[in-house]
Amino acid sequence: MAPDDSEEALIDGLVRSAFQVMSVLTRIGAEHDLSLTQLRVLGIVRDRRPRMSDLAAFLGLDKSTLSGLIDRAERRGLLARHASPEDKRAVVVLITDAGRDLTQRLYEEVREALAPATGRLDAQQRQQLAHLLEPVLTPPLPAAPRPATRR
Amino acid sequence: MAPDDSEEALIDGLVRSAFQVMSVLTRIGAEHDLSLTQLRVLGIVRDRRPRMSDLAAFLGLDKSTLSGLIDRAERRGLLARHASPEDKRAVVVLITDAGRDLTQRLYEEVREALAPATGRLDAQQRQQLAHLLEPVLTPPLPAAPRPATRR
DNA sequence: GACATTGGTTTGCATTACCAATCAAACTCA
DNA sequence: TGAGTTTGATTGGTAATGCAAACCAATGTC
Repeated sequence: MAPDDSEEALIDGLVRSAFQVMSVLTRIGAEHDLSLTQLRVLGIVRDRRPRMSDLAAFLGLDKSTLSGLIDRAERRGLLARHASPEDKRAVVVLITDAGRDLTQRLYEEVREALAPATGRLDAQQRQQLAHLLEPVLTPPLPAAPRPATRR
Repeated sequence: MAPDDSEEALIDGLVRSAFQVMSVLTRIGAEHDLSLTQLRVLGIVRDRRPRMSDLAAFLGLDKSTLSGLIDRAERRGLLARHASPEDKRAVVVLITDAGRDLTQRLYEEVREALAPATGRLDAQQRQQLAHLLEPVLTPPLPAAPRPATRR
């Protein structure tokens, strides 16, 4: 099937904006000694309390990769491991206060860093863009895997 | 300055779509034994012939990082190094036929992988979305890249 | 011509990521 | 119940990525 021009142009735009956003995230992360993945982990764990393997699956990483990742974040006091009460094999990852503070700061920096870009649109266009992006985004999560402990 | 809601929502959408696109690129790259960065290098070198340091600057990478990156791609026959005629210190990176073929295939796979997502919009919406993204994207590197404050 | 600058590579180190192997806990079902 | 399987996580090994510092060669500048 021949891809029509609108698709071609859209994909190009999406890919370029992805690289641009990633570059911002990478830079801001680096300024706080955090990799892109660490950044992402913080963002996820911020309002969830997933088990290691759920987190790995969500990130699309191997469980063993996650072990090291959490190790380092734990050593820095940003995250903590907790034994799951329901399943003694499982380990639950949760964010510490320090981690939450840092994440909050990071979010603000990201917003500021992207402001020049988003600022080139007026409020109505921004709303429209966000609205058009919505359908493109995959279903964020198959619902809450469990109404987990809400903080 | 309080960020208005439209900005908040837009940034969230941009970041999420960035992760989604990256995840596709990473997967497709991995299927061909290419990292995200290698993928990106191929895409850039596809229609350019930059020198090592220009490429490094554009990618936001250290020169030493690029050396290894190009080494591996060269060993696989995807890229080649060429002495610059103007400056005997400089090395120019160029794509091989094999590299071009692979890049072409990758592009098609990316398009197909993203089709389900972009397909949730009709042609008119796609065009509109691409159009709205345009201003958000930074000036896509003119021939003369300014050595911006990028570390 | 001496000296600094620029362009690339090499070396050393930490991180990221995969796979395979391992161990403990939980589940199955005969 | 108990043997065997599956599941959750860690460990160890390897490769790739990335930075920084040291280095060499070509250029540029006075």
